[in-house]
Amino acid sequence: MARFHASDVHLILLDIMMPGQDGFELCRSIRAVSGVPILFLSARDDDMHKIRGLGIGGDDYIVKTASPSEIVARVKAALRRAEAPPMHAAPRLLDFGRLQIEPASRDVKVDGASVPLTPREYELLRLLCERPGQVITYEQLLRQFWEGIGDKHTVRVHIARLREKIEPDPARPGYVANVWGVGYRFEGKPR
Amino acid sequence: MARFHASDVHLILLDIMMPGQDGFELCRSIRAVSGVPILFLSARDDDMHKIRGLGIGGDDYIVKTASPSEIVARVKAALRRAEAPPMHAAPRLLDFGRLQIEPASRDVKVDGASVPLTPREYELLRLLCERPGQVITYEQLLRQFWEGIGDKHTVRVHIARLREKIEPDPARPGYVANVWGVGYRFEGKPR
DNA sequence: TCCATTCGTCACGAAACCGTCAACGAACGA
DNA sequence: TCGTTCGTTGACGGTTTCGTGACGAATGGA
Repeated sequence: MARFHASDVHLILLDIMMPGQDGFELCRSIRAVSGVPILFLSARDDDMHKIRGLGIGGDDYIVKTASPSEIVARVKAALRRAEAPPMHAAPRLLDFGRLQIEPASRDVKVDGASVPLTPREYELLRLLCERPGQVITYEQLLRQFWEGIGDKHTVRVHIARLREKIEPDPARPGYVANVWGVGYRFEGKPR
Repeated sequence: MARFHASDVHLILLDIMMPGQDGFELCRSIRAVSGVPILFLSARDDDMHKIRGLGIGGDDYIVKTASPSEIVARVKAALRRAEAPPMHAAPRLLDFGRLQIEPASRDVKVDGASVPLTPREYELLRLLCERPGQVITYEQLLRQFWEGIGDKHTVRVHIARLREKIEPDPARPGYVANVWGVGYRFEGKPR
């Protein structure tokens, strides 16, 4: 718990059997204050354990016989889900006034006129505008679209091109704002 | 896909081997338009399958040997996660009256007005105000932000710049107090 | 009271970061 | 096969931020 509070934890891979406190208790303590993804990792392939672990707020239960690459895949899936917008984000229309996005048809309109976006541009916009006001770090963007390996610079170029298409005045961005040294933030109130 | 679009689906339990289209393809099609939780359910306990399924956007991969109650537990966990607010480990708002900090948007407000901080300034403030009343030594600060190598003087300058921005009267600091010869302490009661 | 140390402020050069343009290769459809 | 579109990387200029030195004010002890 001390280490959890001390640093910025993105995900917890938690053994159940530990000297002193057991994993279930720790999970409960953390769940009381945080929604951070918790994945149980245990030697026991035991139904009761699995149900208990998943029941008290765990996101997954991995038995130690699993291959390392399966563990990695499950960790990635948990991170993706935790970073993704909540599921109710399948709204018919994301409306920001002059800018409108129809997720179903992947159609983006500026002042009513449809604007063609490339796949990357669309995904970028979608991720940003689904969480208005929230900072999305380069790290998150790279994890989401470039499997963690990639360059900030690549992100910048795509942002530039996206702005070129959706911003009334690309030189003075009104929607996609940069956060110095960290990432980007979508500014705009949904209606 | 027709049935998916026709009704309001909360979660998908997807077999991989199906006549006609395979589960992976269907998963990809759905992921293109929706973030709905998808759990693979397959007879094959196959690493490649698992990694592929989780890689293309699946939330879990359950082998059919799993007990019914484990399946139920995993479905519940997926629903819980999908319906949870997008919140993360960080608290929603650090409120100290006139001074407010929103970790999600990295936004700092003084008397309601947003104040732009540089990365260093923000991280400094964040670290300090997460432990109100507690003294943070120069050593701790240097370890955290300057990898141990650095000068106390550097810290001082950053503190000064931070005060300039967030203190109503920078000459008489009300939030960031100096502890002679040791470090700094954030004074302010969280609400 | 006096002194040594620490602290706060200012100014300045170096470094990091951002946005833009251009070029290259891969993927795609005709 | 060919032409086009898309994604990535490199280079460059402008801007912001960072760390250091200098100096006076403040602090605590003798």
